[in-house]
Amino acid sequence: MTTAKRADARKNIESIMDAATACLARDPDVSVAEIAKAAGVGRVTLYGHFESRSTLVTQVVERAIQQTDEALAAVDLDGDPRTALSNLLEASWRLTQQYGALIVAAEQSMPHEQFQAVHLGLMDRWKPLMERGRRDGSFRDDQPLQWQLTLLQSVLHAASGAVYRGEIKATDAAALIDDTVQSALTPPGKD
Amino acid sequence: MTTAKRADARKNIESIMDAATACLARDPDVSVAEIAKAAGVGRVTLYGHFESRSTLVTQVVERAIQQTDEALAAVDLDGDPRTALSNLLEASWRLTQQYGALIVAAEQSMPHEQFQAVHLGLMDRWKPLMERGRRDGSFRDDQPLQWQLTLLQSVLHAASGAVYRGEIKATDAAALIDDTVQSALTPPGKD
DNA sequence: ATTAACTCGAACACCGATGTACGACAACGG
DNA sequence: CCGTTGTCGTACATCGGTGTTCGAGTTAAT
Repeated sequence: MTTAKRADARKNIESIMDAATACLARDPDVSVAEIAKAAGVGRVTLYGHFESRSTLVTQVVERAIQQTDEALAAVDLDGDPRTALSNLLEASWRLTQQYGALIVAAEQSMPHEQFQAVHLGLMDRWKPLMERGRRDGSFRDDQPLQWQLTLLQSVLHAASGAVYRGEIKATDAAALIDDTVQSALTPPGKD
Repeated sequence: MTTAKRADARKNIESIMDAATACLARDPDVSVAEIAKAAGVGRVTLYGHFESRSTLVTQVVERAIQQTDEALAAVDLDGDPRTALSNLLEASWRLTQQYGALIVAAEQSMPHEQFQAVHLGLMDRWKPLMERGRRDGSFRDDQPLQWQLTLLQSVLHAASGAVYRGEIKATDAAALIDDTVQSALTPPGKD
């Protein structure tokens, strides 16, 4: 019964989602006014399509989650665990650059449970690979798995910040990340 | 000419600084009202001693910087670079736990230049050690030094978050940090 | 004991951001 | 071409945080 939306309305919704994604990736506390301006749209129009700031953020985050999940699902995780990890890191690096601080906005605007559920869901892309690598001796297993996963995220985040501050070039980052993580996960005395 | 402050006033100023440090370490956006309450003092009294929120933050940060600098200066950095790094990491970990997100508050409330100057000052505690270790083959030197410094900070921050979320025990963190960093800095093919 | 310094709560003005209401105008879709 | 849908600017109410003022009450210090 819901009459189909008009073409320009759909286009504006798209613009708003895109602008919001880009803005929130830079500053998770960006105002609705700035998002609207970035989208080339009036603030009132934005509120016509999204109930509140928080619902906008939620929708943006959900779309990002979905695209992230798809991108990670497309990564080949078979074969040598170290190679598989390289692939996963490269894909994750692209996503980290794209979405930046969006995860911070999510943490502030989404109900705590939901956020944690999503976060655990994304972690499950890494967990099996890491467990396999630990079993077959590719990765060190004398540290908690959870810590190693946290470390992965941390390195990606650090690289994002370093690129932003101009400390390293974006083109070098991928190799640097891979290098660093592989080194950190190498079993002691096995090189 | 400035008459000495009264005893209770000095005590209150102390309480406020301490409470502000603790509060800002947890939440860099904490309100002045909450800081005052945590200090067991009226909000007006706080404004009697500090011109504004931003000057309070600045003073708190400056004191933290000073204490941090002293603590790091007391660390023995001679001898084997890897041992020295362990010492420096342990001291830094204590400070990270103590001051937590205070650095975020600093970044938001202080003039950009001043913050960066302070940050570079603290970095200079690490830089000579790292350079020495890279020269004598203790640490890998096929990555930018700046990146390795960023990585150090990142690991400390990650550990802080992990402890906060209950992923790892605070007592285990120090060893885990040292283990991780040493592993990441080990030259490839030399173990 | 007297005074100057200090504390405190309540009330106020101010600011920026969120969210709403209205009315004129534009453009999509049949 | 006409009606529905959507857009836009302005204006307004609200909320939370900052910073100030006032006046009455306490407390340190000589």
